Amino acid sequence: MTTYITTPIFYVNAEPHLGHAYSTIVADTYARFKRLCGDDVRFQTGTDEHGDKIVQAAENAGESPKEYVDRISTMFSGTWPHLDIEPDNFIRTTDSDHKQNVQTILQKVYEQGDIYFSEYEGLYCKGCEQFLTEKELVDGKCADHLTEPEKIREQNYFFKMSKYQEWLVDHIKSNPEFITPERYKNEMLSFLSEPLQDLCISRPTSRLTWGIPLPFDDRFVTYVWFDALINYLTGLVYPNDQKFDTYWPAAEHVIAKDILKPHAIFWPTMLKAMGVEPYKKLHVHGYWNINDTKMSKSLGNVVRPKEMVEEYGVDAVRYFLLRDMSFGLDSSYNSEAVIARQNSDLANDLGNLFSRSLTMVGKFEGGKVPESGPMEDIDQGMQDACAKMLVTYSEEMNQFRFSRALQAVWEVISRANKYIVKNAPWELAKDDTKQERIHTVFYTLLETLRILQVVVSPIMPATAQKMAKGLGVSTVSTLADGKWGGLKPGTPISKPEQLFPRLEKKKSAAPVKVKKDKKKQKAKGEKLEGIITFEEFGKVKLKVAEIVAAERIKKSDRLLKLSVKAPEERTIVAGIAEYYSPEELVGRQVIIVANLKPAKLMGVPSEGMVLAAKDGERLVLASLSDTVALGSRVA
RNA sequence: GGCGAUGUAGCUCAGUUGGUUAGAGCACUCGGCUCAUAUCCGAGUUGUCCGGGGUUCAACUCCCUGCAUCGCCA
Repeated sequence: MTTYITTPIFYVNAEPHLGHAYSTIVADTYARFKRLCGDDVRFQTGTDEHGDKIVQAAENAGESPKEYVDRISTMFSGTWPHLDIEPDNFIRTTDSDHKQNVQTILQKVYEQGDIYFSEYEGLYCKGCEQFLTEKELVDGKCADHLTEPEKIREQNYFFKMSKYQEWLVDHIKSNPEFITPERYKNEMLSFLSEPLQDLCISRPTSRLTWGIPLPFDDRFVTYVWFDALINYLTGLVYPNDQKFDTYWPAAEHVIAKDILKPHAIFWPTMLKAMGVEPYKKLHVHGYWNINDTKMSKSLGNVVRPKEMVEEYGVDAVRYFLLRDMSFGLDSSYNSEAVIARQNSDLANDLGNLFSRSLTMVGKFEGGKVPESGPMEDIDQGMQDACAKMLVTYSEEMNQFRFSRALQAVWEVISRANKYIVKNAPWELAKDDTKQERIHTVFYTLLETLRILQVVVSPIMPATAQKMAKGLGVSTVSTLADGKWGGLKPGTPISKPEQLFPRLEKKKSAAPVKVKKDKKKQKAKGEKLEGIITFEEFGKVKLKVAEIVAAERIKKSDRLLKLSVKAPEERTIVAGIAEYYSPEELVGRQVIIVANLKPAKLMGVPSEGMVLAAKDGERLVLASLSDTVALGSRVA
């Protein structure tokens, strides 16, 4: 069996972040797992380097596009070793063989009549130097440049994607695992229930030169997907290399949900047009939120993979990401969650199991693998549990359900810890007649650890290596080595290396943590309850705003819908209708909480709250002693 | 506006085709052990299975409806 696993080629308009790391760790883990299964595996990642955004980013950085893409691409390729990610190939769309490959394919598809020249009309913003969709407009204007886009006509080349729509629908329906998890398959089938548009695949050189020239018309360069997606073939030296014959139809692509459509629709139809078989599977994953907030540059909460590794260690990061995300769904990343996993699953359960087992073998067995005596029910139970786990583990790993696979592994770890307590080797050691029994117990335990080492290796290669070293076995293993009885009696066992340190909980500003701190303070009986720190206060953004409109909310006695300027306009729903009429509010300056989480009250979205004092039956709005500029910070 | 997904313990989530007292891990409380990384083991606490209605002997599960969150499409 062969496996060709790929990540997307990452667009180099930004530095590597957690999302890139996740896709790539998933692919790396799968590659390692498939090797464990005995497959011939090729794993590819890389960078996508053409397009107008790159030209802009390079300009902003004061570099030529080439200098810029070289620098950022190196940041990607330089990040992966820190995460123990070992691709077989790192491809760049600016590589000359890729350019050539794209041109060869374009020429072929053009000659067979699947690419045509056409004109279309669109809304073009000169400031952005690109077409905008109606959705992107605010009051008919470009949100960035506040100018009305022009309606212009442009000529471009189009790929006859619609021609292959019917074929694609059939293919998706007859290959249920083509797009997985199922929700994304359904999403695409729903999208395909409407007629498919043809795909624009070029940009005139008058607007963009940083791209691959069309082989049949040098006034145009290739645009985005026809360039980027083909990387998966270039990496196999399509069409003439043996690599292509070996790995192609076995291709499995890992992507995040934002590029579902290009991979599920554009790519298969492109392949069909080229006369190449479709890839085998598309694995779609969700997003990592940071402290329950979307990760974004502007929020400044972007998580850098290298920093994560420095803080927690590679294997803890790999384990956390694979264990905590249910593949396909969004997940939340926060330091408490990572530390909790590291401490309880890794340090306490696995690390301590390894440590206590090997230490005891040192103490009670003279540091050697003993010869097992007859197995009792409890030993057989341990062995059976390992065998059962291997089956579940394999199934789940093959389905990209890493979280479940790891749960199955941890059931064995937990069982092994119970096994130790039930057998209490330290008690047996006091009884000379129980020597053989001790041997059986430790052989069982060491075998369990050895099997754990095997299954853990795709997820945590460094840990597996430490375990293998301690157990005196080879790290090069296959799933077949999971069969019971691999350890040879007499093999020396090393003093165990600590697998995972326990981590202190960080003092972070995360809201969850604040709650916990409060609990702790309560428990300790300290008198800090109700007291907040300066930093905590600083998180509340109070601003001066002017009420520019107010109206009652139907069916509510208490709520008013206020439009305020601070100086940006926003809507706030305030529970002051029993005390203020809408008319008397307009024109007043009030103090608002500007960074309150938006909420819907009686169906009206509210972005913030207005401060007021409650004095018995009265409610009085907070105001300032003089008029100030709107948006002034109150502190 | 159309289509779809999700809503289960304080948190993260499992719950096959309807079928006894709804589960796991973490957290929390109590007890035990001493080989081990203050680790491990045992016991225990916690639920309007989003709300409402229906089908059924029986609904977390099926149907309708409402709410909330999210996604795709227009």
